[in-house]
Amino acid sequence: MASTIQDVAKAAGVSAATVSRVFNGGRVTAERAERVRRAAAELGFAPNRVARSLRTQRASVIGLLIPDIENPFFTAMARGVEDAAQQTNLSVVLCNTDEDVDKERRYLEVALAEQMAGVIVAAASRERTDLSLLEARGMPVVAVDRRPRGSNVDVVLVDNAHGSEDATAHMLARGYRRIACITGPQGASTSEERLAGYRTAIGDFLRAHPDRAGEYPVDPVTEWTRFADFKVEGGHKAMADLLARPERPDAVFVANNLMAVGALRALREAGLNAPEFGILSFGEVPWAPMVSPSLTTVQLPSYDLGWTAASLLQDRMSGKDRPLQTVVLRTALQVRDSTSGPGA
Amino acid sequence: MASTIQDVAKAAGVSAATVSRVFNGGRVTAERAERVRRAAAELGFAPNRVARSLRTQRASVIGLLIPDIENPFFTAMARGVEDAAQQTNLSVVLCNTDEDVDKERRYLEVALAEQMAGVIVAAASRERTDLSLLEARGMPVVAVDRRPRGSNVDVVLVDNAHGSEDATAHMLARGYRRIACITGPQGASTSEERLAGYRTAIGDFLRAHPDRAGEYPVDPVTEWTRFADFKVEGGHKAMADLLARPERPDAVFVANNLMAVGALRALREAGLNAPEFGILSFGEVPWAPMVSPSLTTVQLPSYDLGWTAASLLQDRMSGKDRPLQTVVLRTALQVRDSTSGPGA
DNA sequence: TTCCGCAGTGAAATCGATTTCATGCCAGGG
DNA sequence: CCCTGGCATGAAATCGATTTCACTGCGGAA
Repeated sequence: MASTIQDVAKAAGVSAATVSRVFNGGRVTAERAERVRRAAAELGFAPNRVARSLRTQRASVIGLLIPDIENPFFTAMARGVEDAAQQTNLSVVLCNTDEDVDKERRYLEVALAEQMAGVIVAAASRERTDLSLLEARGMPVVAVDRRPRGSNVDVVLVDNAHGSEDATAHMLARGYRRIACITGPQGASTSEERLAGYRTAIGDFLRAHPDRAGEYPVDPVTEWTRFADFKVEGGHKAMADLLARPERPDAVFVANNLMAVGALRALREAGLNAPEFGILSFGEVPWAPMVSPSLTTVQLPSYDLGWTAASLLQDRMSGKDRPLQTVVLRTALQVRDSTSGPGA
Repeated sequence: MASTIQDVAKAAGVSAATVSRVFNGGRVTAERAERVRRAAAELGFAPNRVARSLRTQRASVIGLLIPDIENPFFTAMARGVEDAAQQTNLSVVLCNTDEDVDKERRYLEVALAEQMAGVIVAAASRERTDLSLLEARGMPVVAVDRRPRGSNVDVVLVDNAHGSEDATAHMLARGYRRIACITGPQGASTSEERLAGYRTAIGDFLRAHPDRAGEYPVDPVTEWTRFADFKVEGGHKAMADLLARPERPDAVFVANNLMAVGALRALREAGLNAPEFGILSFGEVPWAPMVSPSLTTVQLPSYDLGWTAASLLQDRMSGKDRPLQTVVLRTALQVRDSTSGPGA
């Protein structure tokens, strides 16, 4: 069953070289090419990609490393990568690193050893993810969502700061004043950027309305900020903690979707409801339109993130020697009912 | 940078064969082995898997083909596969077939051409997915969730009929009587099995309470059944349609999670709420505990499905010649508030 | 002491495709 | 008529690891 190029060559009465040329665009007379094609079809011949890769030193497969396959953000991204790759007949293989740097390193080694054509990586850690091996071997790499420290690769990022600022400004415009913020771990770039956007919006507002500053018994920018872990439980705890303070906030900006789930539960447990208590999630939640009231979210361009990364990778792969790029994609605020305003 | 086995051999002053033996458990004197290991470490040598695969005709990678990467059911399954594979140092690459038989075939060809060690496939179509190519080449294959027609492979399935029967019986026990059913496309095995389970439960109940039959103006088993498409919109439409009937049901059993979302929306639009109107989803919904009232669901053993499939595959790969197996895994009913009963 | 057998080793074959290189052939120009 | 150039072609080298095979010593048995 397993037919090789030699079998086809023999069946068609030509040499293996000729068969190879037929399939790879070499010069072959029409008559012979036809004979080869017929013989190949007859034998059900498909070139052995392993042998091909060994010889050409490259594959028609690209690797996509993501930290959490159960997170819709990354799966949507994967879809974007896939769709872009389809255009040039590349196959995408997905590796789940599980936020684990060791597992990630193993997969990077696999990518290298399998001679993959390139890799797109949403790094498990900004600090400890090490892409230098791939760079040293000249493998095309694009980082997405997070920029690993000290690596010289193309990067595609989300405009976290802008999206957060925008979202916070929206809540202020709707009349919320005592807006808290639950962000991710200290040190993570995404947490910091989202927090920074929130602070910018608050700062701008206070500057524009200096008279209002007196309404706040404490400095909201520091007192009402909580660092959590981007997980459901962390969001729950942070929210409960905020609600226990003597100066209770009247709204909360939550820096990712999972923590928003936790925060929502904490609110319900405290007998609070949106939109009297405003809540906004950075990052889409699949069921956002379903809960009552429907949840206002910052939509991340996850699909486009993937698409863009794949395009950059293919540019790189085709040998174009252009300077390193960093592409930043904007978010979109999806206004729903959970931020209609405290009096609504 | 790219060091080969030859480089290591030269550096250690031995032959390539010896280096290979050091890494693959051949007999080598301790002293030489040590020299080789040191030289390899020095050069950062890692064997080229492509070359290895070409020679050994097998890889240390298994393929996992799933129809929809954005469906949590499949991602949980993927996790199960991964965890089981880790144990024997196999890497898993994930391919998203997008419910598209052509795309699926391409990935199957990739698996073949890349000489993957084996494949686990959640078939895009029960009728048109063709595994015979892989079988012919002797590649180990395990089918999961759906059994492709006419293929001789190990299969891991969910006990759809039992789960549905159980779920429907639960609703009857809670006092719902006019229970409708929204299932998937006619002909799909999962739809049919889930429908069958529902019908069994209803039939058993009517037999046990013949006096009750008079309460029903129509034959519920046929009149209150709707075939939809396993998608949100289909569920919405089917539910709206059921509610428009003169004999309105008082509960609904929905055969998958996405359609349950649609059905919920239709209920809300009609001003109906659980648990007065009972609703139960076959298949977990990530936000099931979050909606009010929380949604009763049938939990699918998705993780275990993956784990079991990977174990079977590894058995097969290790050359054990045992008869074909079909493993059926039970579901678990997660009772929540949406089925507390019509009077609750 | 002489064999026998086995452990350790390296040279070379092997996997299947691609690609280089040398060759044969034909057409067209001088 | 001969030479040049280009095209089509097949033989052979190549990619890098594994594995077979033949050979060398060495230790134990006869």
